[in-house]
Formats: sequence, structure tokens, C-alpha cells
Amino acid sequence: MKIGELARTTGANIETIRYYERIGLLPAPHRTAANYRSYGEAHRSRLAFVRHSRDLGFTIEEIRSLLDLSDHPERECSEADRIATGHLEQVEAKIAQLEALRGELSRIVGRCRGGLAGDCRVIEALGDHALCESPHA
Amino acid sequence: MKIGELARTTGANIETIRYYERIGLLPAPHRTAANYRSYGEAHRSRLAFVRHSRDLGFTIEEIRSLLDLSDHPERECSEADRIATGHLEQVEAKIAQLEALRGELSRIVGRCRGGLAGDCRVIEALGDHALCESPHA
DNA sequence: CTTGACCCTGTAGTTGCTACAGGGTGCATA
DNA sequence: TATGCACCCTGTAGCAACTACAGGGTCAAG
Ligand SMILES: [Zn+2]
Ligand SMILES: [Zn+2]
Ligand SMILES: [Zn+2]
Ligand SMILES: [Zn+2]
Repeated sequence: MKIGELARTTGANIETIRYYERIGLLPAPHRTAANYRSYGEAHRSRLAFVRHSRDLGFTIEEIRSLLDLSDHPERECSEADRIATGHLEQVEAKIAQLEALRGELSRIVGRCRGGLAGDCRVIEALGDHALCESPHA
Repeated sequence: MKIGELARTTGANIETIRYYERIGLLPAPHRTAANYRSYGEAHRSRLAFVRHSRDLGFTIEEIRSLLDLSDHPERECSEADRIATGHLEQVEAKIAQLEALRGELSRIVGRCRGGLAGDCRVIEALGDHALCESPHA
């Protein structure tokens, strides 16, 4: 299969596939006589793994480690667990931070009653963190 | 006040201050005879506005518009309200997405019972979105 | 008179892509 | 046979919002 079809069947962008090859996340495939990349099923499932992991928010470096583990099924899987747990914790931390932000922002937005910019409570609130109720960062 | 003191009193990085000046977010300050930047109170409060807005998650372009409004107190403030409301909506959307992610990730992490990478449910789950319960992206 | 803390400019790196520019290939159709 | 079109190639530059140098200048204290 050529790169266009691989892109269609995995939902990845063609440029992204070439990018992954360039950074060594995907192995370089065979080339046809015309120098076109030619992929097989192993490439497809590896790319699916990468895209799915990216959609779940893992970084490229985390995915590199996970792929490495996936390529060595005889190893212990504790590293995979460590990476996934660490990522979950990061997601939870990010949620907590965004919730603090949401609280502050909705308070700020709620204070605007229309009128002139010079009297706007939104602009006032943005200039002075002392008006905030949470640390939010 | 020199740039180091401005950085200390606002919590901003020195490089960041120079960066803001370069992109036109902060006005270029006067220079001393030694070509050092020299800031006053107006610079300090403008930078505080920028940093606080960035901490609240606004983009540089949004902040540019908000500063513009702040510089023209005779205008209507509805644009400020629009920007802040739009940003709040984005934060809420991001929270919703991260919560879906958290759900999926904690399901995935919970499936690992230790052992060999070849049998690991975490690695299996990352390779196949069909095992997911939510669309999560 | 030298040490150290500060300041300057300009450029390149970060993350994870995405978008060209400028070319080559391959198949169908007029 | 020509030619149009979809597809492929490489290499480079751009995005956001910083951050980190390298390689130099300035200034007060000891
Ligand atoms: Zn208002
Ligand atoms: Zn605040
Ligand atoms: Zn496991
Ligand atoms: Zn999934």
C-alpha cells in the first residue's frame, strides 16, 4: 500500500507519516521502482498504535518507549504501566488546573455589565490577580 | 527600573519580556546611556496584565485585542466580553475532552496486572481504539 | 584591576505537526 | 500520442509562546 492509502486507512496525515519516519518513530518502508514508499500490515498497525496513543495524549517520547516495549514482548511490562499511570496523573493535574481557570474565568465574565471599556470589570480583573479567588497557576 | 527588577516584580522571565517587546505586545522602553532598558510603572502594569492573562490561558492575539481595548477606555467593552466568553468556552471544551481521556486512561491503566509486555493489556489497548468505550478525540 | 552581577543583540532550539515549492510518476482519456 | 490529473518525492519553513545560548558590553565593590 502507498502512503496515501495508509493515510486514509489510519486517519493520519501524509505529512505526519513522513514526519514520524523522519524522527525514527516508524521504520522506513520498502520503496517501489519509482521510489514510492510501500507499506504492509505491520506498518499500518504500528501507525495505528502511534496515532491512538497521540489521541490519548501521550508524547512522542513516551510512545517511543511504549513501542520499544511492544517490540520486546519478553520484557516486563511495568514500564508501560509507569508511563500510562504517569500520563493519567498529568491529565488529572491538567483538569484540576483548567477547572480552577474555569472558575476564575466565569467569575470574571459574569462581572461585565456592558458599557465603556474604561469601566469594564473584565479588563480590570485581567490586570490584577489580587481580584482572583484562586491561585489558578 | 531595569529589566531584571521588572522581571522579579512581575514574575516574568527576562527573555520573555524582551520577546513581548519584539512582537510588539509591550512598547519599547527608554534606554539609559549604557543602552539598558528603563521601565516605569505603566510598563509594569501592562506586563502584569499580559502575564495574568497568559496565566488565565488567553492567547497572545487575544491579549493584543484586550490591551488595545484597555488603551481606548471610551470604546464599548463588548469585544472584551466576547473574547473572555469565547475563551471560557474553549476551556470548558478542553476540560470535557480531558475528562473523556481520563476515563479511558484509567480504564486502560487498571487493566495491567503486571507480567510480560507481550501479554500487557495496556499495550494492547493502545493499539486498538475499538477497545475504547468513548470516542475521546 | 579584577571579579561578578547585570545588561545587550541575534539566533537557534523546543513540541508535534502542517504547508508549501519545485520537481517526478503513472494511468486514463481525447 | 499528447495531455491532464492524481499521486508521489525531497527539503525547507512556518505555527505558538517561549527558552536558551553565544558572544559581547557596563558597572560597582573589594
Ligand atoms: Zn465589560
Ligand atoms: Zn488571577
Ligand atoms: Zn502491563
Ligand atoms: Zn481509543
